[in-house]
Amino acid sequence: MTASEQVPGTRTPGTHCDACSLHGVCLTHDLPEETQASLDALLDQPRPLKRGQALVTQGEPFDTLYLVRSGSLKQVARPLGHEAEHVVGFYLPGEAVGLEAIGERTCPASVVALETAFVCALPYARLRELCQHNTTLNESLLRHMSRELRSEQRQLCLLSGRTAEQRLAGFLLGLSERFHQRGCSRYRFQLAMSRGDIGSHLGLALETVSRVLGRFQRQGLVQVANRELTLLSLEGLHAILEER
Amino acid sequence: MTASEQVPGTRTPGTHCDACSLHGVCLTHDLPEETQASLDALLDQPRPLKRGQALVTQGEPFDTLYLVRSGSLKQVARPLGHEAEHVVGFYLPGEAVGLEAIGERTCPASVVALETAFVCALPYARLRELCQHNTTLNESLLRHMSRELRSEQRQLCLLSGRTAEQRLAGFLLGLSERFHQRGCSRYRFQLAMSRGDIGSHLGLALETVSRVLGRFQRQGLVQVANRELTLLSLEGLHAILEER
DNA sequence: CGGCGGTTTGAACTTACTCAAGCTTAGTGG
DNA sequence: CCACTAAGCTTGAGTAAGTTCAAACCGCCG
Repeated sequence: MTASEQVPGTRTPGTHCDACSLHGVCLTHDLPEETQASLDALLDQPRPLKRGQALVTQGEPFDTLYLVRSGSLKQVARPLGHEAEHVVGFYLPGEAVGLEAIGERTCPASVVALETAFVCALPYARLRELCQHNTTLNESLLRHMSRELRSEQRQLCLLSGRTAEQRLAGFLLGLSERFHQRGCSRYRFQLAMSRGDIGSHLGLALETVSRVLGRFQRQGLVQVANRELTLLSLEGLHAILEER
Repeated sequence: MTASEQVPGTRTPGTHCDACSLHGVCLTHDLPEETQASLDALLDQPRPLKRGQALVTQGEPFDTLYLVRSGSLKQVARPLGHEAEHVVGFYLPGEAVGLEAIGERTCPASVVALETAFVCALPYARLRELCQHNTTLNESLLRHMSRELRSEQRQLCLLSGRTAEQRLAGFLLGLSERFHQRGCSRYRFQLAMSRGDIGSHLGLALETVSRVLGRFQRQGLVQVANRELTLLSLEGLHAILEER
């Protein structure tokens, strides 16, 4: 089962936001009907991406935000003068791609599909126009960005001075929570990203990710079969996260 | 010399934004005159903080943003069930405190003065009202948040899979750049924060911070005397940052 | 069936941590 | 003004956690 199957309802041409299964988590959440309609008009038919295909490329000028409709993506940065890539984060359905590019009008990192995915394009200039006449949408955008900021800060805490076990526990619990918000199971989901991606994101070697996952499994905390993950004890994982 | 002396011009009662030396870097940058005036009216006399005093406390409800007028502060989070604190980041003059609290309407971390500091309070509800009639201010706020997001991501890259030397080099170069933008020297400035604060922020033990600073000094990259830092070779530090 | 990407596992090594002691600085009170 | 104290910083020695390198394994796709 892929993530795109878990979050059913690929947006078919002409379908509107309010028919979208992501309604609750998307930027389009909770807007007055009128705004909804204007936003709908903005969104073209969702754009399909194949596994490994880039949605945005590091360094290119920014002009449009994307809302993930189905599938998942990773944000990958190549710090100046470095050949090694760093996975900044992952995008799940309902999440907005490109918020960090608004300020400088250029994309600081590439965004690549981890599997077949669909995204709705949201031209930024037009979004801004809409925001001008629309307090609710504007507020929604601001809050979205603020929450994003907050979750980056959480990620910083997770990376700083935590053991490999704590990082991985935190990562899995975070994913679990995000899937849950999207109406998927909190306990069982697919890891669309490789061990290497996870390692890069958590500042760990891919071997360490593999070893810790194995340890968690031996301790009865999780069940891993290839990319399918089952969380057997959320409490156990929380305990690890909060250790010391 | 303290940072507050380096950025002169504490806002005296009745003074306006356009007379503030931080004009170029502040949220108030580049606004039409009319907006400037409305914003001015919003900002009370700056609030003074003593070293160690909390501006906001983790968990308290959010209702106002703050603009740092002089001095510096640190953002400190205590992750759930952890006694150890984590320094999320530092605020310099011209920077906005509280952006990450807008979304959830509650403050995820405390903000504490590192030295005597002055901040301008900006009630969020009134700022929002202003934004409604004011495209430029609104846009400015969005871009501010976006840049913040971007710099958090940079910080993530710095923490992930980098050596102690690279983290510290990156941190010092980042500070240098920020001071420079504020019209201070790019090469010499005060570290208002302790080694422990730096360590916590970079995910290093304070002893490691001390050792690496010593190593940098022996290599002729920096000159450290207590909290006064002189960068002798920006190129050298960049080289370390980009190693491997 | 063969190959390839991704994953697991093992062994040696390196980095940064912990613990501990001594030192410097700034701040306080006599 | 100096002495005393507490906080912060430096330095050293031993240790632990995670990395690197290497080899074997698995599952998927042509």
